[in-house]
Amino acid sequence: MMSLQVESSLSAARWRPSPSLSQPTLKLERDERWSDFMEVLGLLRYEGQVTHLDNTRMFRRRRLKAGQSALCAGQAFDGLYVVRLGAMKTSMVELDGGEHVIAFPMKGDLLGSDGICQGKYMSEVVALTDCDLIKIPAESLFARERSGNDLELVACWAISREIVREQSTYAMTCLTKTDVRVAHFLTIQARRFAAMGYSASQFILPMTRRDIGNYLNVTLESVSRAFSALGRAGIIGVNRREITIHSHEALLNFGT
Amino acid sequence: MMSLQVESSLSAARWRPSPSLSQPTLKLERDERWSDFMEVLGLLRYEGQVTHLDNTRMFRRRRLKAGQSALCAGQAFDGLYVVRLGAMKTSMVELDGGEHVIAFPMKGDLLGSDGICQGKYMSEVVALTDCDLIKIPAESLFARERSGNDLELVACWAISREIVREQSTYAMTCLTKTDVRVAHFLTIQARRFAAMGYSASQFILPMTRRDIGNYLNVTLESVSRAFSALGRAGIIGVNRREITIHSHEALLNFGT
DNA sequence: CGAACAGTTGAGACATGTCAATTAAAGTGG
DNA sequence: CCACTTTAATTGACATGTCTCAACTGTTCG
Repeated sequence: MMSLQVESSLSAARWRPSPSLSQPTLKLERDERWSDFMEVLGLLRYEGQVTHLDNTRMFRRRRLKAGQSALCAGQAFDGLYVVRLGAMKTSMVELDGGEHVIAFPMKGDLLGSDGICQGKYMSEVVALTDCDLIKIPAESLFARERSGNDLELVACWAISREIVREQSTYAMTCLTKTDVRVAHFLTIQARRFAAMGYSASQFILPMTRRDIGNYLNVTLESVSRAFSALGRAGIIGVNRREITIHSHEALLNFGT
Repeated sequence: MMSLQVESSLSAARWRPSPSLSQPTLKLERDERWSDFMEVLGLLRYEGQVTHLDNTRMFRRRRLKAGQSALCAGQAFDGLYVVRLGAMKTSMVELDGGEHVIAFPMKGDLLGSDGICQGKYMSEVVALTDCDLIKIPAESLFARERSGNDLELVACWAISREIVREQSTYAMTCLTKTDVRVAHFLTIQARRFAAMGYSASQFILPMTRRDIGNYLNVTLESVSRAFSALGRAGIIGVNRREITIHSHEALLNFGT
């Protein structure tokens, strides 16, 4: 499997020492893993058909510990990333220096799509838990010799999905009442956990109340109160970040 | 120019009656115009290089009167649109039936990028003024025979820009005070008018107070009050939808 | 001309922000 | 391993900004 990498167009575009030949002095080098096109498609849950499948092309992975930064605003665009494992936080820095949380990318989500149009990333992405990313290098996407596979197509598809996701979360903020927003937020989270293959009724939120509040445009105290209120109503169980959803139905219809 | 259309790959992909042969009974048919790749790039303000320029390909235009619908949620994806003229409103319909305004596309903006990932448009787009759109058909973007030009690349670039724009407007909603949001909104509008070649200090807003309020997550009354307050402060002049900005500086720094 | 719509302004209710105190958990360093 | 500090979370009391409801005006359109 490693030998495939040597022949791949990726290593042709930017040479780096072959993992199998590298010295064991650098632990990072030895820990490097690779993913193929099929795994990327699976992670993204790409439904479309693939006409030109070049599965000899391998993509480098990148490990992050909780708290580490994955992408920085202003940094030169060097590719898109697919989350293979873990939870992250995407945020933008306002003119006045304040932070605004935009999304909480998790397994199967795309990072860096805001970096294409200006050649630099426009948002900050930090790991909330230990993470594992797959890098799709810019050269693979936009090199002149991008012949013979559908990477670009899939990228367009995935970026479009990002647009939809963002529109939906933005639309969520039109829900006036804090409780309703938080309830909706939990519904979304539950669905995402389900889509990732985890339980939709019990999960650990990877983010703080402050981050949730920032994301929903309310204060962290309001979020806390909303959690407590939903708990008192018997709809969910709350123990710090551990959430148990007793009734998805009631959660969805809360406030209507 | 009309003759080009007959040979174009577009008309090969989906046949329709030639404008020059159509009966004069249908005025719409006679009014059809076409735009080339270069005009699309210019409208989008695409800065990147184009390596495979196929300028024989022509794109059909679409005219809309104020109030007409350009795209509907659920409608099958049939391509992307570039605004050539006019102002529009993009919105999503909530679970509870409420509308949420997402953007106000104007000249040079892209429509329909949320339709790629599920094969159907996810938002409503209506014309606020008379509009002129350029259609980039789905076949041109994703057909197997998408050989020899950079349309896909430019699409990716433009969609990425949509992401950035949306992130920015979403981030704007973190500004707590209504007045500050409205001030920021006006700054953005002024810059957009400037980018389109119009005056940044005097312009007519194409949207209602209700739409602005929905967009900024405040009520229309609050928007009206904010306008009045900014007017009393001498920063802007307000006469219904006609806005005069007396100090861009003060507008930007308002509330800090 | 009347009807419908867009916009402005006011008064009161109420939800949320702000400030503060408390507790629990997690990380830090001797 | 145990203080010690820091951070996250919860809850209360109060202030306030925004929503709601309402009246009124000007504009557009049939």
